[in-house]
Amino acid sequence: MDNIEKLFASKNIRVTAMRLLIYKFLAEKQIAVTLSDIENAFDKADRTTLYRTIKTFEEKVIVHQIDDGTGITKYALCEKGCNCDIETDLHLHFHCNNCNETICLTDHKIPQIKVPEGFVSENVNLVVKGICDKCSGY
Amino acid sequence: MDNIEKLFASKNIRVTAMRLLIYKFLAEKQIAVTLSDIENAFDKADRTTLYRTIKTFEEKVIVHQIDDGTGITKYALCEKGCNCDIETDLHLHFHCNNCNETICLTDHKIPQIKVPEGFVSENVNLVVKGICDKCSGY
DNA sequence: GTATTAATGCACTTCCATTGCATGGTATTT
DNA sequence: AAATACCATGCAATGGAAGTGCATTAATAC
Ligand SMILES: [Mn+2]
Ligand SMILES: [Mn+2]
Ligand SMILES: [Zn+2]
Ligand SMILES: [Zn+2]
Repeated sequence: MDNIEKLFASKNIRVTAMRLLIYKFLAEKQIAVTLSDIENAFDKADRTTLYRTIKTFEEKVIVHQIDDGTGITKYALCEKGCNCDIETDLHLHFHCNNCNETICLTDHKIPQIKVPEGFVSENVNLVVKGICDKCSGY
Repeated sequence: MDNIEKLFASKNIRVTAMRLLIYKFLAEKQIAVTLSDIENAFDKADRTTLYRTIKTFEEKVIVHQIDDGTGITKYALCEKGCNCDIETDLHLHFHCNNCNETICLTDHKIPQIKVPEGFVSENVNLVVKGICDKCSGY
């Protein structure tokens, strides 16, 4: 996993054990995770470190934040070469009402949304809620 | 405002002074409000009462909850005869990055969103962020 | 190896949301 | 109208997530 170290270097952040672990954790999971998910996975680590690690990742566009309406912020790894900060790149998120998991639908981009005259759209958050493929028995 | 009393009766909730006041407050405002907005408007009233009043309103589909991504839950009156619980009736919300106000765009319904096979869409939350008409000087 | 700079750990804080329980008020029954 | 049942309110306390200050420790640069 030398790749991760290169990624960190390209973002000008130091390579630390904790950061590598958290990155791998996020990479393994195919779903968006909360801070307490990470806490539970690394219960020997300090909460603040986990918090600041994820905030650093966010700042450096290694992860993006997801507000799925549960009231708890979730995070997921950004796609390689994504532009999560640019509106046109935004994908939608799916929250399963059954298993409570939230996933990125990275190749489902958000359609152009019409707003009334005088309004300027800068950013769009779109969350679809329902039943995921695993839970629908597909 | 005898109408409000009839509305309450139709929802099987008692008519109380506080409920009437809060309802009127929401009706006057054209924007979504937080609980602390209501607290500030009625500083002699108890927070819990305000909280439970708005929760009752929500349960009875008198108001709907709005998650605009600020992390603080907002509320706005439902349209007369709305079906806020049904997907097809959902409108979008606009959050102004300048004045921080959030409004319902009640006649901007959310377009049909395609989800991958196996996924079942039950509900959609769509928040557009940008500059509102007042702030854009329209 | 030393200096510099950034990451970590611990304690503490703030803010919003939510609940338990006692009390007060409104509607319903007799 | 009095008694009863039911619901609304007020006060106090709690929980959970998010964020900050500061001392210590580890990673990079020289
Ligand atoms: Mn995503
Ligand atoms: Mn609305
Ligand atoms: Zn599911
Ligand atoms: Zn504005």
